[in-house]
Amino acid sequence: MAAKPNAVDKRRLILDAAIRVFARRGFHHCRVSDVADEAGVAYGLVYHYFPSKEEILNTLFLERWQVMLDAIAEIDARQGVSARDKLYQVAAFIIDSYRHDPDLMKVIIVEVTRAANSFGALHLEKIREAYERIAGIIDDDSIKSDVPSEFAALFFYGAIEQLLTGWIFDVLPRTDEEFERAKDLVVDALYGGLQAARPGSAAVSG
Amino acid sequence: MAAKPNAVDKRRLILDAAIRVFARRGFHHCRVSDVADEAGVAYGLVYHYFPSKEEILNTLFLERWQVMLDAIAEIDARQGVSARDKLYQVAAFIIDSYRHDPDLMKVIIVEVTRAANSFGALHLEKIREAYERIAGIIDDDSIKSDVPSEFAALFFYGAIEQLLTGWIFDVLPRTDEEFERAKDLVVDALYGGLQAARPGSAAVSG
DNA sequence: CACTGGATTGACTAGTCAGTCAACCGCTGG
DNA sequence: CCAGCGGTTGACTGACTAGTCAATCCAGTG
Repeated sequence: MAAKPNAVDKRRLILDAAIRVFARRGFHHCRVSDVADEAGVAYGLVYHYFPSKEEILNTLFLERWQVMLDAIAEIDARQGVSARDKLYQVAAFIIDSYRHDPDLMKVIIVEVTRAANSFGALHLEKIREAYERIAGIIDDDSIKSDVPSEFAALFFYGAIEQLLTGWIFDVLPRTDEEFERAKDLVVDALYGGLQAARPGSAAVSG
Repeated sequence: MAAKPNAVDKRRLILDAAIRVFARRGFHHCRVSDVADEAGVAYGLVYHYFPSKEEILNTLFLERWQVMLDAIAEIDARQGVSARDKLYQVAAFIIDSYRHDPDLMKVIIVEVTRAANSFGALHLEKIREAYERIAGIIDDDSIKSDVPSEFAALFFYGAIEQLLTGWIFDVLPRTDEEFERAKDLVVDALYGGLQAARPGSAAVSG
């Protein structure tokens, strides 16, 4: 009531409705009218704010992806933090993004990041930028390994995306403890690896 | 001419054509007539052999996925081979599958494995089976780690799928050396981790 | 040769859905 | 009180395509 109580941002309303609908039925299996209905808005209004159905998805992706890129850059810029801790923070950011808005992350991963024949190809540069920023964090590390940072970044991001996929597909439990555990494990796996338990260091091999 | 030279298996012809068309344009962006044209066959014949467009994709996926599950089981059954070497062999099998038939693997990954809203959900059990078999290999290992085998399997498979995605998206070079290198790196990353170079073992931390 | 039945053809149907557009609504300023 | 205008409406169109089906072909058989 403070000011213009009914001045709802319809554009935002449509975007938020699209997140839910795209997550529920998939971009290809839903109709624009589903989005309009979900937003409680007339069909035509969708086209007042967006030139096409595809552009809704592009907007959702670019909006959120930029937030993530900025977050990674900000984490990387922190002083006196080890690369390992920075990677933990990146993992935490992405996993918390999923926890906070699972529908949006589902849409981004399923419909964009992994859609090689449609939106994935369109946003290749943006997606690649994430890899590069992660590789940058790993590069700053004083510890050098056999695994080049570019591959380590690929594996790191791949592992996180696979975790999210596990939650999306309901293969992993979506509990707070599991989210927290996953943050640790994904970094543990990349650093400690399977070679030995964390405290000790004895390497056994066949 | 030896025997029935013109007795081409049209069903197979259609499946192979579908692989190429689905890979090129994506399942949702291609028409059944594209598949028929690619196979050099009349439109209606596709429906003589398959009840629907979706069933063509299901057939392709199930065919190939079973081959992979069998291969993993066979690798796991080998005697006197360390878990690490078995994982290398699994990675090699999947990567060589991609090298041998990139179109088919692209279709399986892009249209099934990662398609949470359509075929992925349909084949969840089969996909999960792959995780479980990989986890089984890791479980047999005498070395125990902080990272539970179920997560290690997720990360391992996720890393491989991310590699394939890199090749599919043209983010990684598709050379023989790169394929071989990737096989080593994905296992190195899971075992050695980033903690130290392979020969030595000194662990440094911040 | 006549006949049978599976393989093959492609025009057609039935339905879907992205995107358009002409009209309407309600505010603001003259 | 009206004119102008951006926001809003939803019926409609145009294009597309999965799936059907009646007709045709042809290999094998008696």
